[in-house]
Amino acid sequence: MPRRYIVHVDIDAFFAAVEVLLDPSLQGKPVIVGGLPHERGVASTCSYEARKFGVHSGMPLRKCYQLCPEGVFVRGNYQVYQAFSERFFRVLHAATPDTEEASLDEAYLELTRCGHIYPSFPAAARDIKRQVEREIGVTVSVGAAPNKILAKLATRRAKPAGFFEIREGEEETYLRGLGIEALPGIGPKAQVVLRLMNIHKIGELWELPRTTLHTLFGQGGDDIYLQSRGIDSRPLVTRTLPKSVSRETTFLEDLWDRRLLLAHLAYLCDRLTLALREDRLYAHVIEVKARYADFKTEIKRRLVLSPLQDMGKIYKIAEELFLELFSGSRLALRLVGVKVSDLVRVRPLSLFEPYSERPERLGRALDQVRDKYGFGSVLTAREKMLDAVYAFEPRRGYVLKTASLTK
DNA sequence: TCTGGGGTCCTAGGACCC
DNA sequence: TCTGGGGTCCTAGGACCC
Repeated sequence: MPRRYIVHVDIDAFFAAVEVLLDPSLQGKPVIVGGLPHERGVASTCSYEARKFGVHSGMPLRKCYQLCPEGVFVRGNYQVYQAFSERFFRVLHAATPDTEEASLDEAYLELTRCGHIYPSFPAAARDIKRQVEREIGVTVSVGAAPNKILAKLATRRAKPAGFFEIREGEEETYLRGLGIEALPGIGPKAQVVLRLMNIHKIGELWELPRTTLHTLFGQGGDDIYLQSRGIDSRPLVTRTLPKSVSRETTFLEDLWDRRLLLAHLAYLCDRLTLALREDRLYAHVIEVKARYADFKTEIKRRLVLSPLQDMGKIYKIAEELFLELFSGSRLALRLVGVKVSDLVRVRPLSLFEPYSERPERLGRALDQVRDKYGFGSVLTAREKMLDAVYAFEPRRGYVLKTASLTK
């Protein structure tokens, strides 16, 4: 088996970097993307200047503002970031076909098979880094190693804007002193458990038998056992169809009015089915999520034998599920969400419903009108009820009284 | 300082079948 | 009247990642 050479590429502070490109006057300023200071929500990205104030992604916006009142707060625009992401991947795909799109701003490249093109892999990795930076206009950090987990950890060391390589045989030296939180898969909950056991460094994890980790964390424990030793044989996953699609909203203020909640549910189903049509997908499972004022979250799921894409049918089921949840509640809702999964691409066949293309053609016609005149140009009667309370922004949807940065 | 949105994967318990 | 064990499907919920 040939030695693998994996390169991990990650755009530095992606959303914030795009905002600076769009508005060069933001250069050098603390930029916080995710919402306005008073809104419910968290920072999704912040520039390195903002990080100096202690701000980081995932931090509630109100706290970001306390730490960094001079920060520039922007809601962000998902479509714009997506467009930059597509350009980013075009550059990478040109470098090697063995590319995994790990997220909007992150990718793995495997150069193992490209020895005849690239005489030196480290030189090739640095070259790819320069190409991305020149063509996209943002800085990236690049890590290289014999597998994915080590390449990702190398990128962490390379940040910001650097290149770092972990060579074969150096794994142990590099891993030993790292904090456990550096290992992907060890989140807040697992950290608490491990720190109670007085384990703070990856090297200290090596003392634990695999069975112990399995007992504590199940399958995830086995992954921790191997990855903490730098062992990772996962292949790259080249692009596949999505496994689920979801849309959800946290309201600016908790909501109790049933008609308004159902109107918002319809709006979410509308946006969700738009995404289904784009990928020509049908769903076997419909799920509704409710988060109450006390932050407790409940979901209801339903399996349908004949997969659905049509907005009206999916909304009907979502409404039933929602009412099952909400009817028994004494609390207002802070969030409502819809999700579909078990997605298939075949046209659904049913013995009982007459075959008809009508809903699909209606959906496509709807998409065409909206492409031209904006999402709000066509709305169902139910969605229209939202106008009573929410201001509608063309091309963005009902954003004013809800959290931002939605698809 | 109350805690986003969009995903993936895993687990546990009950129903049901053989 | 009391009782097995394994396998699979379904629902609910949770950890984690970016």
